[in-house]
Amino acid sequence: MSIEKLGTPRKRRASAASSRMEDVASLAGVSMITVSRAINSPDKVSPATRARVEAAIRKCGYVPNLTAGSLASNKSRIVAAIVPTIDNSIFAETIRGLSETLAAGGYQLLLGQTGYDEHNEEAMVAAFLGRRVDGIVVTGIDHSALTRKRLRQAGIPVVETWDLTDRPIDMVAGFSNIEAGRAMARYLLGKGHRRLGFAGGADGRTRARLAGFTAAVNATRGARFQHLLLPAGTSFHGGREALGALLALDAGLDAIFLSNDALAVGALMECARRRIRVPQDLAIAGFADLDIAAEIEPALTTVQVGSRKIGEQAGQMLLARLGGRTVNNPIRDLGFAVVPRASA
Amino acid sequence: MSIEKLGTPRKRRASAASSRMEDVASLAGVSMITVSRAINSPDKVSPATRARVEAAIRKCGYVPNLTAGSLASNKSRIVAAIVPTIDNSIFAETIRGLSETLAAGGYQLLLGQTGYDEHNEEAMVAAFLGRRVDGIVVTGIDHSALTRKRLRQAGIPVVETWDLTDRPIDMVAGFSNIEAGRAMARYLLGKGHRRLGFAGGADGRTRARLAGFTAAVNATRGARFQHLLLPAGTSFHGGREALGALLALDAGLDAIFLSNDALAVGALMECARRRIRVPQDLAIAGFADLDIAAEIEPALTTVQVGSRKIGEQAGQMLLARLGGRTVNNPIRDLGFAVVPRASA
DNA sequence: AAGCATTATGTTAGCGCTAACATAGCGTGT
DNA sequence: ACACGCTATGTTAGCGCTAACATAATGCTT
Repeated sequence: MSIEKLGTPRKRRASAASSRMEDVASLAGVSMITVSRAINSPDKVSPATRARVEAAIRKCGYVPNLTAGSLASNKSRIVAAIVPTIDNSIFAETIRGLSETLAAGGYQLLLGQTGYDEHNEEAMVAAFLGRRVDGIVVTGIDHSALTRKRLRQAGIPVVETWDLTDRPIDMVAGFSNIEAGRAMARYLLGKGHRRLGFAGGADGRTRARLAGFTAAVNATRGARFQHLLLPAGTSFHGGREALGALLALDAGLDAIFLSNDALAVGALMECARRRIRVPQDLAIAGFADLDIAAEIEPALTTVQVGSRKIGEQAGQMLLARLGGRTVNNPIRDLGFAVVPRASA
Repeated sequence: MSIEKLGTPRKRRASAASSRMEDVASLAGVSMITVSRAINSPDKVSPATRARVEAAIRKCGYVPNLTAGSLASNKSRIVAAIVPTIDNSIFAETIRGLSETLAAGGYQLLLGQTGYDEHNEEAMVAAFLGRRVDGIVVTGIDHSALTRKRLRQAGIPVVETWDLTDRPIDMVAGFSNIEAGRAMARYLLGKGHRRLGFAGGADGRTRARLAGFTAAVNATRGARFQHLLLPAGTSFHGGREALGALLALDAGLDAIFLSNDALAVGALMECARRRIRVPQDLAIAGFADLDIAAEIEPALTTVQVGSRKIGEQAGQMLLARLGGRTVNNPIRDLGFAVVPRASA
C-alpha cells in the first residue's frame, strides 16, 4: 500500500463544471455549513458574514444543487399534482391556483396528466413518490387500492380534490358532486322541465353527478330522463355529438345537463347549427363555470365550483402541513352554486 | 478512543421508514449494484438474478429513491417547461404534447407559469437549474440576458418554442410570428378589407405578429389600421373589451385580427351582443386554432400553428439529445396556415 | 489447453449537500 | 470572577444511490 499522491485522488467522477458550495465557502473564508445557512436560513448568520457569502456566490455564479440538498435534508420542496388533463379544462385553473400558492411558499410543481386513465394514475403516483415529493395532489376520490396504500404509507400530506368524502386518504378540498348533480336536476325541474338528458365523461365525479341527478329526477312524478357516458372527456366537439346522441334517444327532451362546460358549449353550438332555440326549445346547462360560460351567447347556466380556489386551498393545506402546522379542517367543502343564466 | 459499540452508530439521521436498496439487496442475496442494475438496466443482469431481485422488491415494497439516484448519476430525468399560463390557452396543448412525449421516454415534467411576467421567468429558470433538470423548454425567444447566460452555461438541452430564430440558445421549435402576422394581414387585405384593427397581449410573440401585420398593411395603398396592446393576455372577456376599444378608436373598421383565439372568441361574443354581423359588417380573425375556433358560430378564421406538435417536437428533440443522439435539425420551423372559416 | 473476449457480479468511493452535535465568543447578573 | 444562556460558526458523518474500476465465471478460438 502506498500513500496517495497529493492532489490526485484515485477516483473522481465526472462532475458538473459548475461551482459547488465548497468553492463559495473557501472564497468567502467560511465553512460550508455557513454558506448553507446563509442560503437557507439567513437569520442564523451574522449580517457581515452573510454579505461576504452572498458576494462569493455572485462571484462564482453558484447555483445550489437542490438535488443534493433534498437528499441530505429529506425534503424536496416539490409537490406533485395529478389531473386528468389541462386542455381547455376545468383543471387548468386548479393547477394555476395550486402552482401560484405553492410558488409563493417556495415549492415547485411536478405535473402529471392521466388522460382520464386510472392505470396511468397508479404509475404516476409511484414515480412521484420515488421522487420523494413533499406532498401530492390528486383529482377525485377514486383510486386503486394500491395507489391508496402507497399514498398512505408515503407519510406525506396528500390532498384529494374535486370531490368530497368523510374518509379521505389524508385531506380533501372540493365539493359534493352528488349534491351538485341533484341541485342542477332540481333547478331544471323547478323550471318546469320534465324530459331531461344527461351526458358526461366516464370518470367518478361525473358518475357522482349523475347519481344525484338521477335521484332528483326519480323523486319527481312525471319526470324522466336519458343519460349517456362518453369515452372522451372534455371537448367542444364531444358536446356536439352528445347533443345529437341524446336527441336520437329522445327527440322530445326539453333540458340537457352536460357534465362540463366544454361539452355544454359544444352542445350550444350544435343547437345553433340545428336552429334549436335555447332555452325555448331546449334548455342547456353545464358544469364548472369556465370563463367562456358567462361570455357565450346565450350565456350558459352552469354550476360554479371555484376551480381555482380548489387549487389554492389544496396548496394552503399542503403548505401548512409542510410548515409543521396542523390543518384544523382537513375536509374542506368549498361548496358549489347553480348559476342561472340565459341557457336554462 | 474506544472501539465503537456494535450496532450503535454514534450518529444516525432520522431517515424514512421506507426500505432502501440495501434491504432489497440483502433479501435477494446480492449486492446493491446488482439491484440498481436490475432496476435501471435489466438486461445487464441474468434472468434468474433479476427475478430474485424483483421478488425482493415486491416483498419490501421498495420504492427507489430517485433523488439519491439523481445525485449519484447526475441525471434527474426531469424536464422543466415554462409557459405564460395554461388557462384556456394555446399553451395547454403544447404542455400536453410535451408531457406525453416525455412520459413515453421516462421523463417527468416540472411546470412553471410566469403569468406573462419576464421577471418570473428569470427566477424560475434559476430554480429549475438548481434542481438540475435534464432539459428545459421555454416559451418564446425573448429572454433576459441573465436567463440566456444561465441557460447556455447549464450545459443541458434547451428548446425555445412558439417562435423562430436563426440563433437559438440551443434549439427552437415553432414558426415565424412575423410571417404569420403578415399572412393574416394579406388574407384580410385580399378579402378587400382596408380598415384593419389588431389587438393582443404585450408579449414578444404578439409584437412580432404585429410587426408582420403592420408591414403588410403599410405596403398596401389605401389600407390603414389601428392597434392595441392589452395588459392581460388571453381571456374571452379581454376580447370583448378589445373589440370595444378598437371600435372606439375607429368605428369604421372592417376587419379585426386578435392575436389569440380566446380574444377572438370574446370579440365574436361582443359582436353578437352589439348586433354586429360577422363577417358582413366586421370580419374577425384569431390566432392558434383552439378547439373552439372550428365549433363556434360563426366558425373562426384563424391561424393554425400546431400547438400540440410544438410540444411533441420539443419533447422529441430533448429525448434525442438526452439519449446521446445529435439533433440533425435544431431549428424546426413547423409552419402555420391561415384557416379560412366563416368569420373573415 | 492456453489465450482472449464477453457476461455477470462485486467493491470502493464518491455525488453535493445538511442534520446533529460541538465549540468558541460574548454579554449578563450576582 | 464565575456560571449561565445565547449567538455565531465549525466538525463530522451521513442521506441512498450509481460510476468506475475490479474480479470471477463462462464460452469460444486456435
